[in-house]
Amino acid sequence: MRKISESTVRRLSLYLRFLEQFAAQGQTTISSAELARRGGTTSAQVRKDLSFFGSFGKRGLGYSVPELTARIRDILGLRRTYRVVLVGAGRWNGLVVRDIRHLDADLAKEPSDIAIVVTPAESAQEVVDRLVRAGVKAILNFAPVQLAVPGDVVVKSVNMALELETLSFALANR
Amino acid sequence: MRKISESTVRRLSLYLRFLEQFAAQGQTTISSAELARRGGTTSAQVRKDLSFFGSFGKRGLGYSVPELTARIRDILGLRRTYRVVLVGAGRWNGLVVRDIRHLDADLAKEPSDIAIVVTPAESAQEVVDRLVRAGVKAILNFAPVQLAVPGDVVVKSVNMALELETLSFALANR
DNA sequence: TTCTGTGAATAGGTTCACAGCT
DNA sequence: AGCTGTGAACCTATTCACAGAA
Repeated sequence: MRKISESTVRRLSLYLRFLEQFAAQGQTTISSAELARRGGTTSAQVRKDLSFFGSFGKRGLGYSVPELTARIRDILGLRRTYRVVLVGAGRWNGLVVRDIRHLDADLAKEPSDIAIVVTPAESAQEVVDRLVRAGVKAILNFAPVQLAVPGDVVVKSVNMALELETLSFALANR
Repeated sequence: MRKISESTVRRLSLYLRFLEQFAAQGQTTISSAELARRGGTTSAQVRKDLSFFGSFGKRGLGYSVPELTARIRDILGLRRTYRVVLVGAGRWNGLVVRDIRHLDADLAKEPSDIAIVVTPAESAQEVVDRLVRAGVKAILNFAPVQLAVPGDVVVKSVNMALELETLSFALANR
């Protein structure tokens, strides 16, 4: 497949959110213009994003909400379920919390596809090494460190300090 | 000032992180190439990012770590401190936790520049309305909703579902 | 000689505008 | 008539490449 930009993928994910809301309201079709308004973008952008993956609409009518939902879920790889392990958070509602010492054994018993890392900075890399060794292929990292991983592992980092600093820049430059 | 791109600002924030680490190791000068290696970008990119704001380096030598640190802190508006209010999180270590009912009174007593919103989706917009009314000018939003705010208020949203879906896309398209 | 600063070239992403289905 | 799908035009960001300061 042609190289898809990060921003296109993020927007598809957004459109999916909106489609679910439109579906909940019983709306059965939707135009690129409506999706664009909702997402703060342009109708051409919506159509272009979708066009990388096929032609899902009907000219003169728009898109079928359930069909487009299914298509985007498909594109994003959301037809399957993922096994996700969350490392570093305290007790969460309804979740089983296991001691970090059991991590390797736990992963051996129940392999995970995706890990969410919320540990302190100091321990993040060590935890990630263990996760990678246990076969985790995607990591959502909230620890404020640059992680090193093998080439076949995807890392997305969310760094609160960095987000706050972009806000600071925006405040300082108005 | 010339329009600065979001990605440039994010990278500056990253460089700052690295500079702090280099300083902690007692390194006094740094080249664009070293910063680039650390940040997974190119030396030309580093120099271009900085060049929007001035010429901070010495040809043949590189950048003074403390000076560049100070310059970037300056650019990002980090010389001042910000008053930050965090809404929606439970008890945090060492933080005073106040009931949401006191929010308006609390903000009247201690105005905030920046708010971090970690409420459930349902209450986020209402909370944000109150924050904006109380003079908050920047919001870091972790609630999974599109927020409406006046034009002079900056919002940055971090949406975990969206991040996970971009990971899903990456896993599905290897 | 080394490494910055920066115009120029290239690549990438967005918007335009219109042909073509329904 | 209405709205999609998509090349072409445009705009923005990145990379190249080199002159020039230390």
